[in-house]
Amino acid sequence: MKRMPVRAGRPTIIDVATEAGVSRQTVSRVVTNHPRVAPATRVRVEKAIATLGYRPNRMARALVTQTSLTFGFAAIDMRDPHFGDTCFGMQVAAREHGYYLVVTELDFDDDRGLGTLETLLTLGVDGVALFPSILSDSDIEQFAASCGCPVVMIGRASKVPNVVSIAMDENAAAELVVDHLVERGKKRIGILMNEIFPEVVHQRYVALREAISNGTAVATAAVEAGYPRIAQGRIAATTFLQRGPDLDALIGFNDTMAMGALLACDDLGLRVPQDVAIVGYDGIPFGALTNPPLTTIVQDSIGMADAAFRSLLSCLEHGPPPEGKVLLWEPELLIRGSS
Amino acid sequence: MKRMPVRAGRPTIIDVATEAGVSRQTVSRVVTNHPRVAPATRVRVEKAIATLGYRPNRMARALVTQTSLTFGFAAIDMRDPHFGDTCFGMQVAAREHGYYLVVTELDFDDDRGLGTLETLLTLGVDGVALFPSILSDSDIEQFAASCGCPVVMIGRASKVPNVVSIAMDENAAAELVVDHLVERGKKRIGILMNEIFPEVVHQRYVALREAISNGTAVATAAVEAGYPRIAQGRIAATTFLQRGPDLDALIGFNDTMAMGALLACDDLGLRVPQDVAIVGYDGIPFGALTNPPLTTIVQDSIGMADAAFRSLLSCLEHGPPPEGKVLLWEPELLIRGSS
DNA sequence: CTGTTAGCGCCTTCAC
DNA sequence: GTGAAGGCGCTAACAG
Repeated sequence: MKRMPVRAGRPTIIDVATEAGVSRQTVSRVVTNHPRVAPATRVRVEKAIATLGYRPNRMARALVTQTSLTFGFAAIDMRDPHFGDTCFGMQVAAREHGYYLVVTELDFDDDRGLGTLETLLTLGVDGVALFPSILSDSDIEQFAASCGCPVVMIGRASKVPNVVSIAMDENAAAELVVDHLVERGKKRIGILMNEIFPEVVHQRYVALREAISNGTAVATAAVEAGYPRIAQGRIAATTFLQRGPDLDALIGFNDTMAMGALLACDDLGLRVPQDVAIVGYDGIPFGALTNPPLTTIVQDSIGMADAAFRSLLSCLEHGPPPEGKVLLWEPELLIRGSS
Repeated sequence: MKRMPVRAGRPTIIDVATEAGVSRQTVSRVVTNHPRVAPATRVRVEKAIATLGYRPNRMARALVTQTSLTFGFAAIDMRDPHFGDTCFGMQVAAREHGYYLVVTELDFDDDRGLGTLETLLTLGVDGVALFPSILSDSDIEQFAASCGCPVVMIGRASKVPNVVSIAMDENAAAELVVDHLVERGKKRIGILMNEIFPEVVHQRYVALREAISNGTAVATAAVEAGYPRIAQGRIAATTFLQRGPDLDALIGFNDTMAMGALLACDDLGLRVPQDVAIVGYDGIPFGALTNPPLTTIVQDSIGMADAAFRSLLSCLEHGPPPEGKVLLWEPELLIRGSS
């Protein structure tokens, strides 16, 4: 007597083979669209598949093919629309190419997210795209060296061995922002960064200082918000404005922090943009609805996500770039009421 | 001569066993924290694991244990903060319990998302939590019957066999909204729904009509926005307001549609809340920043996510509720400037 | 306490 | 065109 299919689970390839009166192998051929299957057999098998509601088990398949057709995507906070939009873009690209995307959030407490990434690997992803945020370049380098699959980072331009880096041209962006503020007659510009994305903040911060010193304004720095979110931006901006010597402009690390600054100005009775102009980064859609609407550096999240996906595919085919590779994107300044 | 480890991949349990001079099984015991391992052996194995950077392959493990310690989470658009927040809540709950969350977006074009869900299953998840949105109750019922794992739906209160449903009390919410608007002196209330979430819209819509007819106001319905997002809400609200016979209040299906209505009023030169009061659903954080800030029905996304996770675990242990089960949550009205 | 055997569901290789 | 072996990496069940 054959083994009883006691399992409550789903039908396997063997169930289909039995139902169709063929061997497992033939079913496998049908499922993988192998050409050498007799049309009649194919039909029989397909009917059996439909009857039983069979779906091949990707894990079992991945075990033997060493390929899961799955990429991982990681960011520290998908609730930030910039990350969310990029995630969406990757999802769309993945679907188009028959890939599946496994999404996860980096856990700040878990070895700065490296633990989360390791877990992603145990899932058998063929590649990983991530916003480094809390991870340093050397974290990324180490991860890329040991993970055994391609790695793409989004949002920071760094030449890390074996890693493709996709990021906006921070210098161009800084120039756009600063030129605009100077043109608006602003003279004392505050830079509102955060402490937990050290290297991205650093790139952006350096670019802004540079642009400001090239202009006619004076820069004042604040790197004191925790997470780059609305609430933290509000707190940081408040202490900053209370302390600051008549700041007349505030640049937020991202739109959510800039929104926090908007609230801070409201709290303090400062008019935007007359008293204080505010500019953010990212170009999240909600920025159009604030009071006043937020001027921002728009990033092409979808385009960058698409590029990330393609880079992953390309690495799979031709191997990763040994000395690393940086793909730079042009920023765009969207001027709205807050400046 | 033994097989050459040509694989570029990661070390396997055999590599560790060789390195530590024990059998695979012993390594497996160490990795799974089996108690019956000699302390000295354990140390040797752990050292080998560290040296080789070994991480167990979850797919291989899941294949034999029939358990992946992974749940799937699906919603139609993670970029909507309500879905995003719930996703975040599940991620946190999962991590706390040693589970992993695989997140995916329902594809509208792909059999109304059922195809996406099937793909999720092939990944070997132990359970699925989802926002039904575009899926009907009978879609869900059919899916639950064939998926072989627990299913939890969030955001619609329906008694579907074998499914736990977690949702807000729509009648209570509708009463809160309508009582508030009537109290504000509003008499002609427009209901701005959408066409692609048929059953959730239906529940909410019916509850609102009922509440309005109990009050002293008159309801006017519009179910004409496509996706419930800002842009579509703006378009729908515009035609609605242009056509409508002096509407003095607008209830959006969710906050993003209500935000669209805010923009529509601005376009048409209508003052909010004097000419038209606007109320949304969900309580997304960005609602605090609009002009004016948005009155909204707050949903406890995190709490509901947590309940969803626990329900999944409970189904795994005690089986799913045969006739279905509905967990109802109390809504809360957050009054802000838009009403 | 540790090793051996068997097999999870599937695909690759090689027969026929 | 189809089937039979073998093994992907891992753990359950049984030795000892």
